[in-house]
Amino acid sequence: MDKKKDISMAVIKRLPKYYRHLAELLRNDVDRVSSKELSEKIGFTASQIRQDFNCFGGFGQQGYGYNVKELYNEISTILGLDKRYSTIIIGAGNIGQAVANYTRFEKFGFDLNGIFDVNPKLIGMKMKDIEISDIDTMDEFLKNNKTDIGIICVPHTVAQRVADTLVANGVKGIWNFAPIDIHVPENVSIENVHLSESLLTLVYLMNDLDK
Amino acid sequence: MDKKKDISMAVIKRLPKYYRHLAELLRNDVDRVSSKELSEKIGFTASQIRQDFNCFGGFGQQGYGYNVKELYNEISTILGLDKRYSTIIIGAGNIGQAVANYTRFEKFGFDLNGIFDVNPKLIGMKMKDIEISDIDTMDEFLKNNKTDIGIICVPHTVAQRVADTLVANGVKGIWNFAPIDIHVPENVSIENVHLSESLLTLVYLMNDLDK
DNA sequence: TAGATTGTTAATCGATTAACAATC
DNA sequence: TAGATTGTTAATCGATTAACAATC
Repeated sequence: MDKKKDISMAVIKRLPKYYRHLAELLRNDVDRVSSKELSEKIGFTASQIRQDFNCFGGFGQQGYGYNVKELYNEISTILGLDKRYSTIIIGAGNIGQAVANYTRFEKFGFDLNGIFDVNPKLIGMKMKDIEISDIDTMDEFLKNNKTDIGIICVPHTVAQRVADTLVANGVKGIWNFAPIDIHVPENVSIENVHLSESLLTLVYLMNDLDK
Repeated sequence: MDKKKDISMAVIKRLPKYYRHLAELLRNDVDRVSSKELSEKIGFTASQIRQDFNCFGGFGQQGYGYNVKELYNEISTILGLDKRYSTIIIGAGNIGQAVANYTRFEKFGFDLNGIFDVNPKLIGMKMKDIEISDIDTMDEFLKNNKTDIGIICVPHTVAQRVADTLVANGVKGIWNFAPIDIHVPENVSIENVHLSESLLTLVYLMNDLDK
């Protein structure tokens, strides 16, 4: 595990893509794959693919390539998908609802154990068999239920405050959908989904092509 | 405009962040800002910020810094936010609904003009004053209504087919929420929001910190 | 004018690609 | 064995950072 020291963010961001494509190969009953074949499928160079895998130790075999099942399992473990994660959603608005209903996550091993909101109209309602609770009860919930990941779907004005509460209660991962840069201590991980930044990038690219 | 030639993707991806932070300064009635101040606020180095802005021509003034209003307008234009864009959503499930209700986009100048789905239960219902139409009518809709951006919120199995139809009807930008790599011609821009890849990155980072 | 800060060039750093020996 | 393909080192490319002259 010490090998895993300073993997660059560029490599890390490619891992889920490998995982997805390997899962597809596996579904199609493909046994082996070479870096060249993967390259054609994913769009990274074969050289880069081999470099990436070698950050974590060699999974391949000269003259043969990679065993799909084995490589899939390795990457699965590297990503941490051999464990389950308890999650809560804070903010039961549009995005919170969409995330709650995104069944794909259950398959990865994520358990949704709580949903919180301030809106009295939403509190008490059920989503995915989980009752939406008053956000004022979140602190107590966290003290009684070990929670790995907090999914922030509240307006940007309160997002940092929510994050602070999560961190104070030992949550170690924050998946942030609020359009703001949230600050957390070094021992907490954060991943942002900034939808508007994504859309603005698209618009720039569209206009750039017109030139 | 020729200056805008080969801006690297790294720079492009930072533009929306500049835009957001400048909008905030503007709201707070800040007149001027130096690259050093911006650096402390955004988290990029002052040097990088100056390099980035100089890709598009110098907007600053030695000894003074940058005029916030002016810089904001420049970046707004660079991003293409001086125009309006007509959009449609394909797939009125969880994510499609969330996007449709994400009011932030209207403010940027995006008009939602159509929503399409295959589900007979959804067809005819209204979201944001827009009736959900049968996806079979999309082709005709596109022929009669100039559409800039297609927002793909359908399952991954049909995403490429939807994209093909969009492209065939002159749509020049695709915002893809389906967990798949969509292929489009060179004159079409695509921006992916791969939620599961984002979540898997988060999990990797969480486990990495445990080491 | 003196101080501040940009615009821009040069230096450094990191990531990607190419090449090839090792070896299955 | 011969052919294929990895693992790994070296070369290249690109992006970030540092430095400083220009100038407001």
